[in-house]
Amino acid sequence: MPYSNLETRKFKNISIAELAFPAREGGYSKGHETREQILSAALHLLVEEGYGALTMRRIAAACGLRIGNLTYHFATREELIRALLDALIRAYEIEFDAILQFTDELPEERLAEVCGLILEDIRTKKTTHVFPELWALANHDRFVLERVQELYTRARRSLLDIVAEMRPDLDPQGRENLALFISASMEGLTVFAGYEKPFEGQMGELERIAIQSFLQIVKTYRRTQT
Amino acid sequence: MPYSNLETRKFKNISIAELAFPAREGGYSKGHETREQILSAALHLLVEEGYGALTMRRIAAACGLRIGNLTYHFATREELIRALLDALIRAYEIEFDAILQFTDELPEERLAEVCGLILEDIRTKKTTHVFPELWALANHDRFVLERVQELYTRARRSLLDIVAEMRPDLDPQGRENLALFISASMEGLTVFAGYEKPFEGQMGELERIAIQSFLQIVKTYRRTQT
DNA sequence: AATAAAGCTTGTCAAGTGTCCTAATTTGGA
DNA sequence: TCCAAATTAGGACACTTGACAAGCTTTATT
Repeated sequence: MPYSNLETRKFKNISIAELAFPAREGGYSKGHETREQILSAALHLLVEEGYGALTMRRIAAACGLRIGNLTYHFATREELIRALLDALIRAYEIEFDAILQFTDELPEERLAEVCGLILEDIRTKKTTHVFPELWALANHDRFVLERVQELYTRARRSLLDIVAEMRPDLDPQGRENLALFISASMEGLTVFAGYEKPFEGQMGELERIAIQSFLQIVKTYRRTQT
Repeated sequence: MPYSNLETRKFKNISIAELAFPAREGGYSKGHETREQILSAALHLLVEEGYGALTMRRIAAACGLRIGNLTYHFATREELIRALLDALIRAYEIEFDAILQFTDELPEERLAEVCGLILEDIRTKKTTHVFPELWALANHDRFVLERVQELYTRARRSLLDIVAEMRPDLDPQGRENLALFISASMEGLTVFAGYEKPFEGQMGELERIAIQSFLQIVKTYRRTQT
């Protein structure tokens, strides 16, 4: 059990843990606690003020630490930020893995539920603020790019299962692309109907449009031979 | 004519000008030239290295200028960045306004063309790299948020016209949301199938999926009364 | 109580940041 | 040609940044 410390977890009403901290090993418990407080403070800073606010001093101040102490736990800023992004992304991965456990008989219902959860998550301040930062970072940092794409691979897993069940006739590449399109469609709504965005209030109808649209395209899509 | 200096413009094969510089007024022509070179260098830096690389010194170095000269043209960094983002966004707005001129008889064909152009643009390095930065900035800078949303309002305009023609029975709010969903869906693909992204090579099939899906949902969507 | 490891404080360092100021140089019209 | 305005150069300022080192305090274990 490499990772632990998740907070709550309710079936079909999943609340994402803020961060999934790596398993504690070695050192005193006090050290681990401050280590986790550092990452929590850094996440808070990232969400509230953006990536540019993630300086060693601001992170230290945000959790009442001296800079020297901060560099004791994370020798470099790079190391700290990697740990932060890893714990952050891992928390999402755990959520998506939980979604895989859905057991509705009809794939149509599962699709609606999965999309409902994702679109609900998109409206949270954390997700609305963090993911654009990740996308921007991914453009110039291979580590972030691979880590984010790994996350999305897991996120597509449940969509892929549903598509496969609904369309056993379709070849794997076509199914992959259908799941990818559905996932990307929802991610795109972040910028428009996410937390405090202009169309936040329209998310209800947008969700109906999205789900209806996704069901249709999955049912009817015919791959054209290239 | 407040803005000028666009480069090329071919009907239905639109290439976006890098930046749409504000009209020159007052001062020598040399001053305007360096001003534009500064913004071009800043854009290049933004695309190649991200927002974090936009420091006064790096921008100055990128166009062979001394910092003193840079601050003569743009007294503050804030002022420079605002000018950059404005010229950048304005270039996109000009493109979207041009799309409005499409005159195909069938709205279905216009939809396919508009989406084709947008998805083509998404695959460029500039768009793939710049927009995530804008989305991230918009979360903590009201100026950027409003400017970006203003851009998207124009981008949706052509989609809205098409939807209105295809669905005169639908109420305005429903049409707005359909256009919004279509626009957001395509934006979401940036992260997955944009420039040098993992599924860049799948953009062809993704485009077919998207257009087929958009046509279906526009044709069949029934707004549920709330 | 002793002790070694872990945790933390304090101070310092060079490098980088935005901004400002003064003096030189260039420009374009009179 | 000349000159005032526009532009450029160069340097300086106060401040922040990440990183480091030497010493002090706390912790857990024997």
